[in-house]
Amino acid sequence: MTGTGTGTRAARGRPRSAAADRAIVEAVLRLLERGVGIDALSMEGIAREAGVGKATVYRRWPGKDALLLDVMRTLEEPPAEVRGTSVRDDLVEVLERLRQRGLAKRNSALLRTVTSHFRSHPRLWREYHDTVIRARRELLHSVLRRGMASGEIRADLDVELLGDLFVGPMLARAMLHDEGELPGGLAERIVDGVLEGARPRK
Amino acid sequence: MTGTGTGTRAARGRPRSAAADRAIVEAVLRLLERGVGIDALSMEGIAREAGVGKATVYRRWPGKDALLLDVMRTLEEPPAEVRGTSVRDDLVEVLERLRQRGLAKRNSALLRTVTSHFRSHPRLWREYHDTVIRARRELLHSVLRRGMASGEIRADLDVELLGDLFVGPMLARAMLHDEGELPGGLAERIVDGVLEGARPRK
Amino acid sequence: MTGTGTGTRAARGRPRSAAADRAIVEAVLRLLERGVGIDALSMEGIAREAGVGKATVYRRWPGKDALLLDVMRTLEEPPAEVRGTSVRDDLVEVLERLRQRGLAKRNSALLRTVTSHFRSHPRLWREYHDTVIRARRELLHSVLRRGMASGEIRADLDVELLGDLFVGPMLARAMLHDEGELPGGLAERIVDGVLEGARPRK
Amino acid sequence: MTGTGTGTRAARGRPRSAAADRAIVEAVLRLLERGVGIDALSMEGIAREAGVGKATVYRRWPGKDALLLDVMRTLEEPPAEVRGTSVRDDLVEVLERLRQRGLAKRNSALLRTVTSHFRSHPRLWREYHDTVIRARRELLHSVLRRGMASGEIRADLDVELLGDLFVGPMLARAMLHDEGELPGGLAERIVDGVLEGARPRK
DNA sequence: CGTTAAGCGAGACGGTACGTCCTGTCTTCAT
DNA sequence: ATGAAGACAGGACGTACCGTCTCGCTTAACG
Repeated sequence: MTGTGTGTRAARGRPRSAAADRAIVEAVLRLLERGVGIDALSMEGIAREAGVGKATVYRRWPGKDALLLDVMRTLEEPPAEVRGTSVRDDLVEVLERLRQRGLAKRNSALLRTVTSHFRSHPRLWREYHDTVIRARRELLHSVLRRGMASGEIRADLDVELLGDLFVGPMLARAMLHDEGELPGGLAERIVDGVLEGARPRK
Repeated sequence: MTGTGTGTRAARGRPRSAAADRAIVEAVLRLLERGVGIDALSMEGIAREAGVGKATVYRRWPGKDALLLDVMRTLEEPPAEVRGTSVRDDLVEVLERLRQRGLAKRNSALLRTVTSHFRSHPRLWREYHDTVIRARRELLHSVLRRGMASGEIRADLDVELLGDLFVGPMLARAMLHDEGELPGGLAERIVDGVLEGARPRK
Repeated sequence: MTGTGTGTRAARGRPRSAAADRAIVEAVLRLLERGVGIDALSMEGIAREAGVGKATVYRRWPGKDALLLDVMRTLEEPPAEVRGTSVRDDLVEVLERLRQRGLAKRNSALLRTVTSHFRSHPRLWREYHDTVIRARRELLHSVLRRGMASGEIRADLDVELLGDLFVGPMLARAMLHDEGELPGGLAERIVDGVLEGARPRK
Repeated sequence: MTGTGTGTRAARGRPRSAAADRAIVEAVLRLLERGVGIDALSMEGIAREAGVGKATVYRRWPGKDALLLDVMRTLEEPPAEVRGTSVRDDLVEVLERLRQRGLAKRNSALLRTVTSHFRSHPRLWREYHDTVIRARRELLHSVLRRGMASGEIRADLDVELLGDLFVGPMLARAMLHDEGELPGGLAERIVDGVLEGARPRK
């Protein structure tokens, strides 16, 4: 995952410095938080900020994008299992985590900025999608399938479609609108809205 | 809209060449379609491709981002009014347009790429949001309000939230997943899904 | 001769700055005089000292050696004709100039340093030899030929060999020994020594 | 002389490998013969070529120049005594050795290249001068002094000057001109030329 | 005969320079 | 004043060496 690698290397020569590893990742986060902007973020500047030679960075990552990818992955914790009292509560939990993620101190603008950067670079995106997004998707789908089995969720709709019905609105808030658009209670409102439907019942 | 400006300038000396305007915008599109990538796209390269001096580009736009913004706006047509036989059909129409936009020849990857680039640059994003996205949003909201008045749409939900319930799923498809994820009939499926709700009726 | 070139260029675009030309050459001399040493002399450092972008240097010279070559040529004046009262005096004059050159303020160590650097780079040497050294050699040979015609110089020896008999000793002083080995009157002593021969006459 | 040192070291721990010594010196010669050029000759490259760690080189020599100095000294044999039938023959012998040295297989360009490199580095030069050149100079002077005593050489000239009269022309050939300028018989022609003088006798 | 200190190849470390490319400004001549 | 051309100072790119350092061995002399 991180640049130094944890495999069973032959371990000849001086081993890579874990301190340098940390210094570099921290430098990137510090610069991003300082509002440096994704493309004013230079390898040169990162090395300088980390107090590290350029070669030390390039020895670990082939370029800025690979480094950013790794930095982002350190910010994403793997999604823990959810198993509440009802499928409705589980759905709220899943969406609430998404909301928290979009608000967290370090993340807010930073996460949005970098994620968007990935989205505009197909190779980067695939990498990010396959490691981070897919896992969250699977979790949601498992919750939905449970609901379909228990009768809490309509069984006549595609799971994929259902998943997007729940995730999409939260994404729209985070992507299309601006900061401060993710108020508390949003997760409940979305889940209940989608569950009940937009057409009046009876 | 374009760099040349349409105000009441004094117009002394040689007037700006409209041909240069077009050459530059076309050069940008040509390069993007050629898959050049948003940051390999240099002002230097654009001028070269357009057969134009660098100063000629800078005279019209202050930088790459402003130029890109203008280029994108030429690709977006303003949303025409919708007024079908039912609110449900209008909603389908609105979402179908979004889908088409994500598929159109020139646009597909290009539009997604550039849009994502904007999203990771707050100032750019505000600009783009205020001119392009807000208009589409207003259109959707007007349809929803009509539905709430006629009783086709629940009146006890926030219009903003309702809007995101419909737009979000299409966005999720376009943003989170990959090409070829926007099949025909998707608009209907989303609209009907959201209208009916994910919980079984009765 | 200098980097900017004086040919009949098409003269399109902004012309090269003569000030930059001068700034660069002066910077090199300043650094060398400061005792920077031929290989601590970096293009980066030259540009910095000259207050000039690196590209501005590379636009004029392809590398450090070509630049040094040009700098040295600005220090060498073309050898003026000599025509004294006797061939003996002309020979003294030619050697005296060599001695002066090895002493001149800016030159002393500098000239020796750079010349030796050239000598250890075959391509550089050929260039330097063909432009600077050959001219001096021709001058000496013409003096000698005049002497052979007038009977002041033996006609049974090769002109090339004769030339080296006179130049060699001065070179040996300058090359093999150290500073302060080029005292006044040295030219006369060498010329007279070679003219009379090392074997006692009679 | 060589890097390993012969002093009375405490000699604790593993002694330095003589094989490494040789490997390094040979690597330098191999690279130079391969035409690598004095400044493309990197410590990194030398260690690589010698199949040796960089530290092993630095343990023996403080830098490239000290290493080169040692390498050159291994190529120079100390000048043997000369004692021919006449001083004239001894002078020819001394100069002939110089000529041979400038021609020898390994040496030719290599020796010229490295020597010139030394000349452009004052500290290096003093070192080289004091160990290699001074010895040759002393030999020549002793021959000349013998000649002055026997009447074969004028006694009214400075020995230093006389020495340069003989050595200089050979040096001029080797330094100023190019390869192939040191033909057989050159030593005799120089010695006889200087002995007889450039002015016609009688 | 086991300890032990220095040597060894390998290669990471913080730096500096390389030569190229792009940025945004400027200066030239021609329209 | 605008146009194409291109020079300008500045700065990042990714690579290569510098001279130092840390690894896990190996190797011989000493105790």
